[in-house]
Amino acid sequence: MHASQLQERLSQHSLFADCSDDVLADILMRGNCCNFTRDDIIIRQGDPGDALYIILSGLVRISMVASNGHEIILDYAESGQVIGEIAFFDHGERTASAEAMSDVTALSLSQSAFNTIMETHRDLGLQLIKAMARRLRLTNTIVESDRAFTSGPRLARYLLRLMLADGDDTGRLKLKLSQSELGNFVGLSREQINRQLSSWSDNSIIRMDAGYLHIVDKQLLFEISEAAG
Amino acid sequence: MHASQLQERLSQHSLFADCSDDVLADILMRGNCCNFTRDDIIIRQGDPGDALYIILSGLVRISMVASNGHEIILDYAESGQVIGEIAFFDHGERTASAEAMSDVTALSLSQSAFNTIMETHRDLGLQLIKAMARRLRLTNTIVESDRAFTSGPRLARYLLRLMLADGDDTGRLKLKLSQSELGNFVGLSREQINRQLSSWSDNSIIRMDAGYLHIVDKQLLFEISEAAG
DNA sequence: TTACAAATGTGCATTTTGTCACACCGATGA
DNA sequence: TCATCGGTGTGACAAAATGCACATTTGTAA
Repeated sequence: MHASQLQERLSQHSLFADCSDDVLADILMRGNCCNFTRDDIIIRQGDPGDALYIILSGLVRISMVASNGHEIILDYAESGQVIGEIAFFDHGERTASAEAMSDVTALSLSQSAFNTIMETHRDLGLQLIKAMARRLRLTNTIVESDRAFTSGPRLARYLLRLMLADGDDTGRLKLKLSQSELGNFVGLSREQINRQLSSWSDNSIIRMDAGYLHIVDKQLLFEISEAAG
Repeated sequence: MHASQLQERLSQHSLFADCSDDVLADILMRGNCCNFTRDDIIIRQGDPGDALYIILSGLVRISMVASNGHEIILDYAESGQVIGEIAFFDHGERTASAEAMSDVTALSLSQSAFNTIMETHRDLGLQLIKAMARRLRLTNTIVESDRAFTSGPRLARYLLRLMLADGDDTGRLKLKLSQSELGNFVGLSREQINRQLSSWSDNSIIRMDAGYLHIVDKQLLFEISEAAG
């Protein structure tokens, strides 16, 4: 992929939208373009956080294994998102793993590359702070969903989150997820997911087709997601 | 309180420890010193995020009310911590409320004050990013605790978190929390908290005294917190 | 001191969710 | 073609946590 294409791709995303061309060019120059294929581990939980990644294309699953072995899927990241910031910035261990769910191209930045970029392009710092504030806002709503809502509304919330992140206007989720995986994402057992989805499918709130999930009645799903349960 | 005292207080904390005296002086000059008394609302969930607060003394409860009315206590913040960053930086609504649990002094920074500080003191940006990375790491462990562990280990984890944040070497928590409040913090019912604490009290893992909680056997509590449940 | 409110202790029924078991389906490959 | 494997559908049961009821204790203010 040529630098100009990469640059164009970078500039499409909120974090970098406001950056001037020379900033983008600088990021590209100092960053390292990496390619991954399905199931590659981009970041491994527990490792030191040497690098920051900017996803240029493809889908990445962010997951962690709790100290008792329980697997938790925290997020799905796609083109334009920055991953690996936590350990990169606070110099601790990687809190989670990042795994390629498709072919993935990413730009990796080393600490020194990042530092020089920050030194020459001062406004990037504020952009990053803003991005991390948004991330914190998201994790707050995750805690809210997990704590305050029972299984039905909770699943609804996670489906809507997926739709906002990657659904097209038809309501079809780009992500192809097994019910087990959805369970690990939402924090419910596979069986619970199955029963809930079946029920909603019967009521034409969602539709399941060739392994993909379609949200048919977004409004109703939203109402469920706000239910008192 | 005199500026010199404030400056001394500020400089004790990690976020500002590396700042030179003139940076601290600048923050103090441009910030607005606020005083609150018990039960005052410092930040109200849903409001616009005009200001950032740096706590100089006292204890603050960070809590939110989910859209179904369920109350969640996210954190307890004390001297040196920055609160209100999320809405301040991403220009959205306040995600949570902050309430004074004691007399509180805080420094509030307006957007414009913050911007001028950032312009003159460039390295502060990186410090802030690091602080926010740590915050993200914490919320990840919250999700981990909530998702992967049953009530016993979960409560143990939250107690240890409280101890690390504010316990002295005797294991006595500075925080005086009712069991209902602990329930809202940990995400369990008041009754469940009571039963668990009673059981641990019987086994001399903790001790309850005049409304304060003492962690007697920190090691054992840690082992419980890592249990498979 | 008394009276009242808030917090705590505890049993029990109910609800919710997880776990186990097994049938089924469809893709894939020997 | 058949065997296998991952994913799905579903019932029965067990485990966990909640919610309710009510007694008791503690703290606080008149």
